[in-house]
Amino acid sequence: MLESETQRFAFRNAIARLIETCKNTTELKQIHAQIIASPKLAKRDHEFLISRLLYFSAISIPRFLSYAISVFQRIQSPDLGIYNIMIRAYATKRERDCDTLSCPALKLFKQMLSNGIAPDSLTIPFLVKECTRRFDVGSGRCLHGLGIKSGHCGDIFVQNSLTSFYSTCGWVDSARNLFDEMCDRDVVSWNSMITGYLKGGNLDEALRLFRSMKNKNAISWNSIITGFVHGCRTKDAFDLFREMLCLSEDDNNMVKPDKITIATVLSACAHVGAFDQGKWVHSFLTRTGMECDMVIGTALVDMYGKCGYLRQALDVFEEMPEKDTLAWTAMISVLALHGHCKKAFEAFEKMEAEGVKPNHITFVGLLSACAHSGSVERGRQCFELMTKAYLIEPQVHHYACMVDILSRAGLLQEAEKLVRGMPLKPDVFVWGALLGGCQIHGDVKLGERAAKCLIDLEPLNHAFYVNLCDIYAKAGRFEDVKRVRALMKEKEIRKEVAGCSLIEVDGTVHEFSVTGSAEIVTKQIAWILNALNGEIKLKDDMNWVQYYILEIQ
DNA sequence: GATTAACACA
Repeated sequence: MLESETQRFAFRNAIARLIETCKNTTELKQIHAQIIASPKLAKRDHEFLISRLLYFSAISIPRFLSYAISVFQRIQSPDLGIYNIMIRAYATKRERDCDTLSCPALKLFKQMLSNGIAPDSLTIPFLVKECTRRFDVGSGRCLHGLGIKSGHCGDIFVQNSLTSFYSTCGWVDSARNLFDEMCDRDVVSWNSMITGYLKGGNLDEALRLFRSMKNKNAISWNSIITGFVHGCRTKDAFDLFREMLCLSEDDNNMVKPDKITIATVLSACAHVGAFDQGKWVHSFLTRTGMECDMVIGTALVDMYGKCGYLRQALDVFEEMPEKDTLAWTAMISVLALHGHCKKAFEAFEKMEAEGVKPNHITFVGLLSACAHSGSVERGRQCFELMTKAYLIEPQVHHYACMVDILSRAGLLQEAEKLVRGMPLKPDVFVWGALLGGCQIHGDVKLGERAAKCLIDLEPLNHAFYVNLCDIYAKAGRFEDVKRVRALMKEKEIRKEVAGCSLIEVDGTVHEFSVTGSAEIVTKQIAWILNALNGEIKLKDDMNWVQYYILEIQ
C-alpha cells in the first residue's frame, strides 16, 4: 500500500515536471489527456496536476493563456486557488492583448463571489494591480472597502498594492494615509509611496522620504533617479546616480546599478545631450561586463544619436544581435534627426525584410525624416502605407508631422485642409506646425487663424504670441506687433519656465538658467567661458566670447 | 499553487 502510494506520488511529480517542459499547446494537450485518462491518479492528484497545468499555461507562458482559459472553463467547481491563478493571469496580461472595455479579472472575481468563494490576501493584490494598470479608481476603492470588510487590510501585500494603486492614480494623500497607518512597512511600501510623490511632481517630498529610508534597494534608487529625470531635474538625477555608484563600490553594499538604472541614465543623457556622461556609462557597461541587452542597446542608440554622434549610434545598432520594434524605431528616428531621410527609409525596408513590425512611433520617425528633408511625396506615400498596409490608425502626432511636411513645403492651403478635415481634435503640435509654415512662407492671414486656435488651446503660452509677432514683423506690420505685445502685457503672459541650459565639462553636467541671481549667472558663464577658452580658435571678426564677457560685466 | 515597487522608441 505504502509502496503504491510512493509510486503514485512519483508518477504525479513526473507529470508535473513534464508540464514545465511543454513548448506548445499540442504538447500541453497530450499531457492534459494523460492526466484525465490515467487510472493511476487519485482525485486529489488530478486536481493538483490540473492546477499545475493551469498555472503553467496561464502564468509562466503568457501566450498559452487561451489554452488556460479553455482548461479553466472545464473545471466544474473551481476553488479559491484556481480563481487566484486565473485572476492573476488576466491582471498581468499586457494591455494590447486585453479586452480594453470589459475587465476580465474583475468579471471573474464577481463570478467567484457569486459562487460563494471569499477572496484571500492574494486575490486582492492581483485585482488592485489590475485597477492600477487601468487607472480604475472606482473599482480600486471598492476593493479597498472590501479588504477592510473581509479583514485583509492588515496584510502587508494588500496594503502595499493599495499604496501603489493610490500613488499611481494620483491619490497621493490617500496613499500617505495608508502608509502612515501601516504597522510594518517594508521596502515595497516605501518605494510605492516615493513613486507616488514622484509621479505627482512632489520631488522634494519624495527625496525627503528616500533619505529617511533605512534599507534602500536598487528599485528605490531606480525610482528616485527616474523620477528626477522625468521631473526635468537632470543634474540631481546624475548626482543621485553618482552617489549610487559610490555606494556600490563598498563590498558590503548589495545595491548595484542594474540594467534599469543604466537605461534610465542613458535616456537622461540623450535628453540633455550629455555625451561624455553617456559615453562613460557605455564604458562602465563594458568594464563591468554588464550584458548589453536590447533595452540598453536601444538606449545607447538613442543617446549617441541625440548627442549628435550618428556613427557611434550606427555602430551600437549594428552590433546588436537582436533588434525589436523599439530598437529599429530608435535607429530610424536618429537617422531622421540627422536629416538622412533616404537612410531612414532604407533602414525601414530592412526592418520590414527582417519581419519586424513597425508601430505608430516608427512612422513618426519616418514622417519626421520627410519633414526634415522636404520630401512631400514620400511623406504622403508613408502616411498611406501606415494606414492602408499596416492598418495603423493615425494619431494626432502623425497629423502633426504631415501638416509640418506640407506647410514647410509651402503647401499651406492643403495643410489647413488636412487640419480642418482630420478626425481627431488638432492639438498644439498640429496648429503649431501650420503656424511654423506661415512664419516661413509669410502667410499672415492663415497665421492669424492658426495663432487664434493655438491661443484658444493654451492661452498662457507665450510662444504663439511671439510667433505671430514674428509673422507681422516680417510683413512690415509693426502696428500689429505692438498690438500683440500690448495684449501679452495686459494678460501678463511671460515665459513660464525659465530657459535653462546644461553644459558638460569633464564629464560633469552644469546647469544654468536665467532665473538665477545676476551674480551667479555671471560667475557660471565666466566659468564656462574659461572652460571653453583654448578649445575655440576665435575669429577676429566673430569674437563672441569677448562680446559675452562685455555683456555680463 | 502564490503576492506588492523601478526602465527603453515619439
